[in-house]
Amino acid sequence: MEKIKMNIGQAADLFKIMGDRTRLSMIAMMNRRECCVCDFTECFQMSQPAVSQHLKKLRTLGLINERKEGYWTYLSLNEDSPFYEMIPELIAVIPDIDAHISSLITSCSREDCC
Amino acid sequence: MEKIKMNIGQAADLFKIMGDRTRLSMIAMMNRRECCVCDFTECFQMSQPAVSQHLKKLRTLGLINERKEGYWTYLSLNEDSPFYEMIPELIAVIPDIDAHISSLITSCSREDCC
DNA sequence: CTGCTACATAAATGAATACTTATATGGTTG
DNA sequence: CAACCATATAAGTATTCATTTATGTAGCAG
Repeated sequence: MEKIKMNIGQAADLFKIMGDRTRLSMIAMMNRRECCVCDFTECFQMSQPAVSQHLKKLRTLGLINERKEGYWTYLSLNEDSPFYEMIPELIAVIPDIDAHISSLITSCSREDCC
Repeated sequence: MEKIKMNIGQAADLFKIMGDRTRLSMIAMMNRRECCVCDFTECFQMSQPAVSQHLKKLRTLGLINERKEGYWTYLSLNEDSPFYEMIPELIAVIPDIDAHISSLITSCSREDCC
């Protein structure tokens, strides 16, 4: 974990990234387990390029790691990010978040991926 | 405190509102004490209409209360908002937030207002 | 090699955002 | 009443954003 001193502007950047329903759900899902891009397109019923653009923003902030395996790219929260420790705490503040994410995951789980 | 069930979209709306340096600072300041508009224009070195537009967004989400007294309008966090309980918890996650807000307040405190 | 799969990138578009300048409003002071 | 103060609103502008369609790329299967 990098020892970067955070200022309010950087904190606001994190909130801004999390201020979108799709990205907030992505982050909450990755906070549980590794995901691949097709998980997101499935769960959010969203086009693959749209998901990819959101991932690009997460990457730009340094929030995620990628691990390639076979066809798939597995995404997870980057432990070296200065935001890494904040994320689970922010997620935990959201009421009923576990139930929401669970239903998101189970409602679209696919046997052939992840 | 209203008993509204929160979904991820509403949570994202809150993060989005907090995803701006100015508004995040406003919220963190009001989390400590009542503020008036002129406090914000002073602290952020920002035009009065710009501050007013940000306040409008906070009002639209129902985050703030207003109390008029003489020339000034005093603003505070609205205890009846479904987000009210989340705010101090979200603020608390930001590293060194207390020091940042303290220096913001002391650096521009004015004798003639608030 | 050929075709397929998972994903990224590019370009275009419409909507939202943050700010500015100018003007309005409503309470206060004299 | 008139002048003034704190604040809101309006209108304009430049930037950012979320999404789409189209295309590119790298790895795998046959």
